[in-house]
Amino acid sequence: MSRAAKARGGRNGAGRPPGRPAGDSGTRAAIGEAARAQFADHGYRGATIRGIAAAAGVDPALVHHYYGSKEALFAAAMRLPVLPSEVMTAALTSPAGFPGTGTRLVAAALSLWESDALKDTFLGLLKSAVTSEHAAAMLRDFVTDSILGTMVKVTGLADRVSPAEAGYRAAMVATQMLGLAMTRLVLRLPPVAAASVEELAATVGPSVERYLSGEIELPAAVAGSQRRT
Amino acid sequence: MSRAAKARGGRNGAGRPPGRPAGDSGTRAAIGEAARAQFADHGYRGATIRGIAAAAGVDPALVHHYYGSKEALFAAAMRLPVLPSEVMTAALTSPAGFPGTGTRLVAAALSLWESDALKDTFLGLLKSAVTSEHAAAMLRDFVTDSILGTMVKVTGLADRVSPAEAGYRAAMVATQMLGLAMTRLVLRLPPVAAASVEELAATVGPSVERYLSGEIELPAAVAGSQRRT
DNA sequence: TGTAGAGTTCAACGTGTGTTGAATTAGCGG
DNA sequence: CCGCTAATTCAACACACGTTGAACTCTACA
Repeated sequence: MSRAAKARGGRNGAGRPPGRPAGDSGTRAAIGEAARAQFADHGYRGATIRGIAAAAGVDPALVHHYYGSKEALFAAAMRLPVLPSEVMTAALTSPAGFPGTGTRLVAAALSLWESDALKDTFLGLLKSAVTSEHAAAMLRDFVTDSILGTMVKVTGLADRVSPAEAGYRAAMVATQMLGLAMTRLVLRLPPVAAASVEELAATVGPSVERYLSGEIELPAAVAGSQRRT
Repeated sequence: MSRAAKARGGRNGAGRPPGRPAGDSGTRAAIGEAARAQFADHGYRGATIRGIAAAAGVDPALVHHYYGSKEALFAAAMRLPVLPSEVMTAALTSPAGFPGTGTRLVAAALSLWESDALKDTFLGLLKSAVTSEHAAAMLRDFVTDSILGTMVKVTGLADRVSPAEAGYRAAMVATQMLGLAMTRLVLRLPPVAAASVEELAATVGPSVERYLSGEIELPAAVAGSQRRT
């Protein structure tokens, strides 16, 4: 038998003569999208190049052709399509005052990482962080810079307290927010998964607010670094 | 060269004639311990049978001989050596009242899952939950039954509010606690990782207490299930 | 028309994985 | 002293992985 007469697959899929069907099909982008989805589903280790290629309807070798290596693909796929800090800032500054900074913060974060733009990226980061030190560093940076940094600025925390205290308070916020993400997106604890963004924001918000500006006991190490108001 | 003259490894390690050196060496237990440590370090997917065997100083085939399969080994390794509910109950009931239920709860949980008895088990569960649905179910059950169930009973939550509300409040607690575990043990965010158990308990405790008995807004679905006091 | 290059496929390599089966030895009950 | 059984090792299988290199076909431009 010759090698002619093959069935057409999803994108290219099953046997089709090599060659160039058209100038710049969206293959590269398709691979990126598939990668994001796979990383979100299975984490860095669990996602496979072959699986990603299959999901994109493409030969595994193409993935390497475009991205070079799995790690590079991960880095590229996790590069954020929008700047979270901007989204957060916008969500936080527009309705000034009401209904409480903490509540607005939780609502903003929640809908941010459940938005189509960031969903897979964030979940991928979250799921990969536990296995890959590389991903953990990415998530840590993401949390520290984009989220916490913005938050500290937007809420004016930086002006009111010492840097050490701001860092500690922000970390406490991270504690609550990451837990929310974990139970809602990964573990899917029924009460948390079922609630709406607004409901969660309403009940969790005040706790966050307490970390931001409420009275909390500081560890000796951070309390000593500067007198506070 | 013949195959004689080999160096002695950790347990048995490198070449040593097969056979039975002594009745019931603690090999089976050693494998279990090594497994727990490896699962805690790398998660379910990241940990390998060969790695576990090496850590236990044992031939990989022995692992299967004793446990049958990787999944069975995981299940066996994650079986809790102590009942968390008992530990929690003890920690919560002895110094009644002071310094606040939430604070004591956080302190108890924190030192529970950082105890030698549970450390690896808990971390293993946490790291595997994001990749393996099996492990996620285990962690969910662990959180739901042992921690939240106990908590609801000990704090008297069950007597004061409807089951639906108790479930929601407990889930919010889980949100905060899991986030604490995540940032401290997995992500190791500096401020959280550096603080002592008491310090964390002091700052996080009141938030937890708020979820337990404070005034919070309930989702419509749970508020409607029964009139509350 | 020719040639450079992009898009794509295929086949294979080397490595690491979970798992299996046979072989070997030591202790223990008869 | 003889088997039986438990403890252990070794060698191998089948598979999946990331990665590589060569081939092929089309488009674009000179």
